[in-house]
Amino acid sequence: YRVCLHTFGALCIEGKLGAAWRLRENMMLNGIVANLLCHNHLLSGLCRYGYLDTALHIFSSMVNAHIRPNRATCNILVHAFCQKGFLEDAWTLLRKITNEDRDQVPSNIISSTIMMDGYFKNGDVIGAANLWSGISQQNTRIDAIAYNVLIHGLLLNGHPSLARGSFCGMLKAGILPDTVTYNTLLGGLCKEGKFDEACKLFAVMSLEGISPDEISYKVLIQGLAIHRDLTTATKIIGHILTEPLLHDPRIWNYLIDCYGKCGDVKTAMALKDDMLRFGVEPNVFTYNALIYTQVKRQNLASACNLLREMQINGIEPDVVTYNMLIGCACDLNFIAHALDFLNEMIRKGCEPDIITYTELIRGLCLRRDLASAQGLLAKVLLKSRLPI
RNA sequence: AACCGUUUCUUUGCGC
Repeated sequence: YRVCLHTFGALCIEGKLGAAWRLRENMMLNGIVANLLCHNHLLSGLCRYGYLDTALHIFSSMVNAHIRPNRATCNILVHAFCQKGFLEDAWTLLRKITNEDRDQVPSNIISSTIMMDGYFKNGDVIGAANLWSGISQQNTRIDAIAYNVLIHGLLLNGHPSLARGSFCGMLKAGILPDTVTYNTLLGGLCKEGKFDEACKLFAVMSLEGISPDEISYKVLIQGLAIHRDLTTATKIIGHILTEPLLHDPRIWNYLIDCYGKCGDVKTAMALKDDMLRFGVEPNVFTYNALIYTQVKRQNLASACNLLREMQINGIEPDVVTYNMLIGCACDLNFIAHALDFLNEMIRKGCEPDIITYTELIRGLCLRRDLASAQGLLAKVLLKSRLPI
């Protein structure tokens, strides 16, 4: 029995919902009653992967099975509603389960935090602020997460000074900021381009005994990249040799893309070799970012060289790769080449998408072959069954 | 008691 429940929970957390579902049916057949904890695991798994409707269905079946939802059940569903932007539904559900009055601030800090986050992410700062003042007037203890949500929400909606004020409020209230708090503030500073202050905050973190995690570095690197200070961003990479982040190709890909878009193709290419040196394998994203630098210069030949190189290294081009190549061929008025690429991708089982066809139609229009362009458009519309 | 809330995430056309 215990094993069953435990396994069930684990499957839900891992997102193996199909397996969890079968186990559930098996359990029911064998008369093993899934308890509340089980249901909560299932609901949170379903919600995490976007199956809110199914979750609601299960939820109503719980009532029939005389399993009383608890606060966690409620919060899981409220959270899912908020994520979809259905704040009203979230409130309704919350009040239904908890029997709390309308216009009353939830008595539970997690529920309140979820709702406040929902307001902020929907851009409703007033709604969030009202809720916050309600929370502050309660006797419930406000925890670090609630403050983190507040700070992040204010930053997200363009109120950095209010966010800083809330951080001070947090300190005054004796709540210790954690890594998430600092990362949130770092992100805000980076967005504003205040890198000196960001560095100071880094120092404060270490003074307080809170060590930066990989998100801290990612925030900093991406912030620098957005503000075109790629040199510093690349230097930071050198400082995090021991971090797991270094082995994440995405951060490398991101930098390669940034360098490429800044026009520094050389460094972009060199970074690909650097990542290899650090034992990080370039992937299709890496090559696509590099190919982009070439197609932007209408250098189809070297784009094709990169294509060959990636294939030699066992990386198969994807729809993005082909779209770029097709676009480049079209720019150069090499419509035959473009169609070759189209055939090649189809042959390889790579499904063309709306961008593929847009590029081709653009290419045909460029050479004033409007008849073919219209013909292709008609084909696409037919294929996608879109109304004309 | 356990289960629930917060920070960052890579590549292509056009439009906004």
